Amino acid sequence: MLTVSLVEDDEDIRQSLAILINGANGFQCLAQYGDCPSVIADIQKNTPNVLLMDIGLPGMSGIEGIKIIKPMLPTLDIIMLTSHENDNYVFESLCAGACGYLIKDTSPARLLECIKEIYEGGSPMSTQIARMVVTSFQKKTENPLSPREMDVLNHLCTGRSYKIIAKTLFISEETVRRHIKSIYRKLQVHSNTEAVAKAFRDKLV
Amino acid sequence: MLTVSLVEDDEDIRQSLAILINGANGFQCLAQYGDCPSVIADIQKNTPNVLLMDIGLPGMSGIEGIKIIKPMLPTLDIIMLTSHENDNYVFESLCAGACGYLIKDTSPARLLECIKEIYEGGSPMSTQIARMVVTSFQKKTENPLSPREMDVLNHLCTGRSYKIIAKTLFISEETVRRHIKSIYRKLQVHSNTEAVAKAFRDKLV
DNA sequence: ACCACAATGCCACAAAAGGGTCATTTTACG
DNA sequence: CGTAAAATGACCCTTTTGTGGCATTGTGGT
Repeated sequence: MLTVSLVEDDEDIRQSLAILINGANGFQCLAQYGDCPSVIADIQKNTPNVLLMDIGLPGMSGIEGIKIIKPMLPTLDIIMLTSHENDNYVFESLCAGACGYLIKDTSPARLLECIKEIYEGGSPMSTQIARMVVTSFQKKTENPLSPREMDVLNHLCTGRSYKIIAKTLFISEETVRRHIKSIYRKLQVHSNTEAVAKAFRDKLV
Repeated sequence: MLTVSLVEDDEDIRQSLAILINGANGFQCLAQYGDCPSVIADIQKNTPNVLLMDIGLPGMSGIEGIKIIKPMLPTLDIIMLTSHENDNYVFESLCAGACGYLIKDTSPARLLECIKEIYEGGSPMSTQIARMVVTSFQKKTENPLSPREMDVLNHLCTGRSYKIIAKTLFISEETVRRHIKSIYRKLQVHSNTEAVAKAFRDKLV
């Protein structure tokens, strides 16, 4: 029996979901909550296999909620439910610990399928959301840095000192400084850490 | 008409794919290649809507291939084809610029569906692969650093100097140094950049 | 009550990095 | 053929970091 708990402030939607889940073979709705504090207080006593969580909750948002719940139960599979597909919450939700992301008008049959999928180790999401996720993965194709500057930046991004970089690249430490000055100018930063941070955030490395 | 090009060294598989695509309504196989150099030389003259690329090519691998092709045609939609689902190539492929990732025994009908999906802005992949991708997104739940140390690390990761961090957190510069010493010990690093790099790679921030 | 740990602060010295200016050689492109 | 950009190297001086040791206060848990 696959157990599911719900967090959803709209009474009607919550009831419909519970009826759908309890009516399906092999599924059981373990608990229902109307807000984050309730689920946070109860979930360690009543832990379901899968948690369906609305994003737009009154008070603490669903995203804030999973930021608290996920560290409590790191292996819990959480599916976010949202009204709009193209929103900024996707990344926040996934970073915070959601494993799936569905829009609310997903068909009942598909919803049950997704719950089963996440339980079996998948990550159900629409193909459009998958594209957003994949795109955010990809390295920048345009890159102001020269190949040699990229060599230096890569070493910098593994925490190597100028001295070590110089030895590794068979150039003098002064040349390393030269390249780094050039990197700073192009990335518009003024320190080691800023450059590394920018490199990671802009997916240059 | 949705045009597709193929890169696949196995003659039989390539022919089957071409026949499948040309036989489907609205699809056309634009070109076929047996290795990466051929496609790299030709793709800017004959650019398809979607490129199907085998990973296990003789000579230059499919991943090396897209690392070259993607910068040439940043908007080209590339689907990787592989024999095994659970392999390390997934991340390398997606980072290098693939938008979809399919296993070779995908059914012909599903394959055509995926080509259509990627063309329409999706990212077709199995739900298991989606999970791998999502998991790699998520912040670490265990974290050796104290809350205050995380504050300092976060500032470090935006490239701020000790002086600025001290002002922002309303503590002395010496205390910032103290926290950073502690961070270095816990993360087992010995410099600014190493700490920032580790923070990003280990998803502490 | 005690212990571990978080958080705060100071001093001193060595090492590393940032910024400025200068110069030469090679390579790529029109 | 000339020019621009990339890659190389050097010197000087200031600021920032890294590391060591030392000390106080509060808090949570056993």
